Amino acid sequence: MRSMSEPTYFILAALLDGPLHGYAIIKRAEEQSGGRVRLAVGTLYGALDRLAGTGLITVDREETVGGRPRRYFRITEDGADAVTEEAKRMARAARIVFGRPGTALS
Amino acid sequence: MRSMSEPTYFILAALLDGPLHGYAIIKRAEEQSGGRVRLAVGTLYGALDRLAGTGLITVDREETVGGRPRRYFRITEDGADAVTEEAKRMARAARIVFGRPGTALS
DNA sequence: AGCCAATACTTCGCCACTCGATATATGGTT
DNA sequence: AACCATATATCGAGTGGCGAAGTATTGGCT
Repeated sequence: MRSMSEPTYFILAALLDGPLHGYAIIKRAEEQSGGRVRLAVGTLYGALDRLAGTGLITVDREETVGGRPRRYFRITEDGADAVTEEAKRMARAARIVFGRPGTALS
Repeated sequence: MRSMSEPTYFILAALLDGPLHGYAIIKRAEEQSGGRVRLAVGTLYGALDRLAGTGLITVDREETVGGRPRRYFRITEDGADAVTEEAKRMARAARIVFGRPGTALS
């Protein structure tokens, strides 16, 4: 698996605490990132389809609220593995910049 | 500045130790990432143009070796700031996954 | 000498993904 | 009545990643 995009990462991370529906994922990602990550709806639903297609998430259940469907997504084991791997990758990548005596500019 | 792609990050990180020419950046990124990141040439030269356009890198000097041009790129202060910010961002993002009691799956 | 691998840069085109806009609908607040 | 938050879906434009092809030189191995 190659590196994951930021939206994808935050979607998976949001689901680590339990199933959420689309809009709730947007809110959760914003909250977990300290307001920095604001998932665009187009990004979200596209990514959700892709993630479900590759088995990193599944549809947990479908509710009907106010005559409108609401789909809850759940992270799979593969998804949890993938997001953990990605977190490790990012931590390692960050160390490349931090773990050095000084830069060519300083 | 929104989140940086992995290739872009590794290009900037490679230049933190001093100016390098294109092909050397590929080697350095591979080395610094423990062999994981292999910049495709198309990615590299496209990214180099973009980074020079936004002022995160500049052309340090141009040599002619064996009748062929070789361009050395140098990271700017803006570039060093950007890659440092990105490293912080990644470290924070990694903490979202690591800094939690347990997952919904465990 | 012939060949291959590594070095080195450039350009092209496909594809994946992001994201804003748009559409639709409800309920609460002002 | 107007507006905003909640909620889902789709489309089109733009960005960017990447493999491939092309060009060219050096150095090592057979």
